[in-house]
Amino acid sequence: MSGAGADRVFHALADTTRRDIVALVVQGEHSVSDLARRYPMSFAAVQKHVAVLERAGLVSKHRLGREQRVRGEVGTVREAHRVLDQIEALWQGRLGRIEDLVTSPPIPDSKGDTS
Amino acid sequence: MSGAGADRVFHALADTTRRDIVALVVQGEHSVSDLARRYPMSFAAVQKHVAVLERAGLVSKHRLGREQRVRGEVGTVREAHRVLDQIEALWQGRLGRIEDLVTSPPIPDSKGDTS
DNA sequence: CCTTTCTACAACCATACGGTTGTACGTTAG
DNA sequence: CTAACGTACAACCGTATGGTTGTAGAAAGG
Repeated sequence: MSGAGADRVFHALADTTRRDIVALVVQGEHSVSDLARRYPMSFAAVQKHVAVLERAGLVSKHRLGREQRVRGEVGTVREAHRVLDQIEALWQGRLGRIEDLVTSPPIPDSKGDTS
Repeated sequence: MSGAGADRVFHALADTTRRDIVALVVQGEHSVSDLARRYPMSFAAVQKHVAVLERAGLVSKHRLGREQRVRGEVGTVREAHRVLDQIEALWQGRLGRIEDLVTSPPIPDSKGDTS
């Protein structure tokens, strides 16, 4: 995940209601109206929040009868995790140079920095 | 950090330019115009991005002569990290402890029993 | 002095966001 | 069939966002 994908994930997480929904549905599935009953806003508003989370890949939906069960996708949470890890890795290597961590450039690149 | 604080941090991270700025300034300080030269937008636009990051606590500024050096605040990155950790912890514990939480799971038997 | 550089901030604009209400459709219950 | 429930989506509204340009001040250099 990078670029627009990370944009979508972090934007989806930048709302207390949406973070709360994710925290709920990673513990177990809930229908959309089940979620809507928990928040002081209209059903359509909660529906939009779920749609934002779904576009970001943080939740998925699947029909069960006339309900739509929402499930949390913890893998996408971990991808956001990884983006923050990269930043922290840059911070740790700020005095020397960037080590061969899980960051994007897998090329050893024998460039000979000070020669 | 919670609520509005987390909102601000995740919103600040929900932009590729801003994440890139954070990745730069955690490695070392940069002046605002130094940053502005790196992106295909106006100085004022970059200035606004830095302001968003500063309000979120992801960077700090301090004057050095006529320049304003921007420094990354990795502690705030770690706080965002922690929010994601909490969500993942909920996911890991989803099967074990369904006992005393406020999750209000639908009672499997006697559906009309709820008073 | 005057000029340049770096910064700050206001005004403006197009678009997106977060919320609302209303309408419509499929599914289950009577 | 009819009614109720769960969902989906469109239209609308106020505000925020991300960008622009322009103006203005403070610090360094000629």
